[in-house]
Amino acid sequence: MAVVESFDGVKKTVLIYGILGGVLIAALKLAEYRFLVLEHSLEIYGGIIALVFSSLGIWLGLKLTRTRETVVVREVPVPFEVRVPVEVAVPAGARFERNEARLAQLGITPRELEILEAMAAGLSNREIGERLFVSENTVKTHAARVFDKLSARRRTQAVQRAKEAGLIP
Amino acid sequence: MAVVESFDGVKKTVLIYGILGGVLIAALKLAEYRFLVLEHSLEIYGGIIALVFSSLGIWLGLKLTRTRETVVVREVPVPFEVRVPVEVAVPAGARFERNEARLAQLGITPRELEILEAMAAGLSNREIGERLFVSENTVKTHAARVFDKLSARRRTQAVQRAKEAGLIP
DNA sequence: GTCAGAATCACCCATTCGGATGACGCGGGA
DNA sequence: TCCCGCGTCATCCGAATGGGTGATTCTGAC
Repeated sequence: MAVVESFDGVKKTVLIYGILGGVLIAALKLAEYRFLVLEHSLEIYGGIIALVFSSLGIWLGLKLTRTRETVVVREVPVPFEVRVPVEVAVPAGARFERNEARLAQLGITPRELEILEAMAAGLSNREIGERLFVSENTVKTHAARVFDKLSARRRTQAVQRAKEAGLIP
Repeated sequence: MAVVESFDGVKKTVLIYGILGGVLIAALKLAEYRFLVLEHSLEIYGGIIALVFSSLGIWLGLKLTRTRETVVVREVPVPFEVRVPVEVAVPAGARFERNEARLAQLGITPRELEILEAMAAGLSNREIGERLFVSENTVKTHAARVFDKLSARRRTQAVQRAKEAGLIP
């Protein structure tokens, strides 16, 4: 939904919203004096309002729930440098269980993990951005941080190491 | 992961949403000839639409981001004694068995499979070329053919599909 | 109330990748 | 013998990716 994207971000959001509101008001004024006598004015009127307010609602909903995730990570200082690679060796049929300890150890955030999973799924940065409702630049930033934390130079390498570490299925 | 899955159903959600909107529009059009024409209640009309669609939008927004809250990192205070047996329980996973049938079905040659494995290991084309003692251009040619046979557009996608198809571990 | 971390977005630049071709040599079958 | 599949190498070009830097907003913690 491109609507959400455009409404997502900086103070430009308010500006855009104001402009949209103004345009809407103006359009309604025009409609009132021009097409109100016509039969289809209510449709147009309602359509515009519906569009704008549904966008507003979506944006609001996203905004309200964006940071509802209360991630509780307690750093557990356990010296598992030898055992971890063996430990995560291929669950083989069993359901995937994420290695949260290593995740915290590497300092990978939930958002970065999302990008990592999308990368593993073979998506391009642009596609990831579209799915997560962020710009491609943002995806690149997250990806860069993931690469750094995984000491990877390419995305295939990052995916490979993430799988080995049990961060992704 | 669940996040990606939830966005796969976006289209469905949008469809439902659109249908709902259409139904609402139709209902309002009916109502237009019954009640609302009695008074100049354009404001009430618009207000109702705004309210309904805002609610709808918020609901949609919540639905879209609901799975995000499931990203809850648990604390993993696991001592050594518990983990060590796991190493024994999972002896390096089951041995990989290549799906030769699918390999032949796709028409992937041995050399192309080599390139595929190297790609999965996170190597760049240049590194693959050095490892296999061929030029980078050759690697690119093989890679392009692999992409074509796997209907992949990116190497991460090719790796993903190859793993799914059982062509590589 | 400040401060750090997380997420977002932008811009620049260099490298890599992918697509589309064309070409060459080699070996096994028809 | 001649053709075809395979492997090899090349060039051009546009798209994608990665690195680096800076900025803003928001939230939670101190």
